[in-house]
Amino acid sequence: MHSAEELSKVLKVLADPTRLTMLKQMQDGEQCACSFVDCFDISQPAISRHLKMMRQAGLLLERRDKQWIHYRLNETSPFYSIVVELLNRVETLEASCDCDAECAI
Amino acid sequence: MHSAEELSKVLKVLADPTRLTMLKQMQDGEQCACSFVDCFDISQPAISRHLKMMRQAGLLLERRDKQWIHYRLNETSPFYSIVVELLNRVETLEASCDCDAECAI
DNA sequence: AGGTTATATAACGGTTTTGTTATACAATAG
DNA sequence: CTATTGTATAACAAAACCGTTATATAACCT
Repeated sequence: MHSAEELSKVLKVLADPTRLTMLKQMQDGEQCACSFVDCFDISQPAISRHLKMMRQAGLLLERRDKQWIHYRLNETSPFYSIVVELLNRVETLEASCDCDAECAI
Repeated sequence: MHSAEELSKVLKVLADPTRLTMLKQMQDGEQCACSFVDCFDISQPAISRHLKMMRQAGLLLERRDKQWIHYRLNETSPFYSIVVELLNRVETLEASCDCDAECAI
């Protein structure tokens, strides 16, 4: 149970097609930040800020591996179940762009 | 099943504490527009625009009764189940401000 | 150390959001 | 018809959003 204030803050984070798509990809498992840079037609700093926003909302966890940072859904977030419910209603992506193997921007 | 674009548009509409609270009130049944004006500390035009936004997103239906317009959740919206799932996670309001009896702004 | 790769931050600009006040429109009431 | 009540729209301002480019930081590799 959340206040309208709390929930609306999280919904604002979710209410963006790029972030929704990023989250959807993370439903399949951890994603390297660089894979998002590959997937979307926006700059690396834009990707970085989307990730920061989701991290600050508590929706993401990160794991550093050498120079790469891998992001995954935070299953312990009080909003995790909402995120999953919403993502389950989002169509899967046409192009799967997984560059975790090489991670070369 | 929706595209990330579609869903994010609806989430933008839901991602506001005033609108979430208005929707929550409509879960208890039809609400006169004037009751919202009473309930919230924002101007009547602001309320009107919130209602318009939700109407345009297909989330609301309206019924005119004399000079009063009553709004209710559109149960046939493709997003209705999402709305309900989200509203069920929103705390019920402390003050119930139902002014349907008199409707005097 | 010096170069390369991955990520984050800063500074800026255009667009969107959300409120305001003033005004218009619609329906009722006298 | 005129006044009142309920609702919507117009015009504006402050703040937030989301992109950009330039730059900084962090880690790796020779």
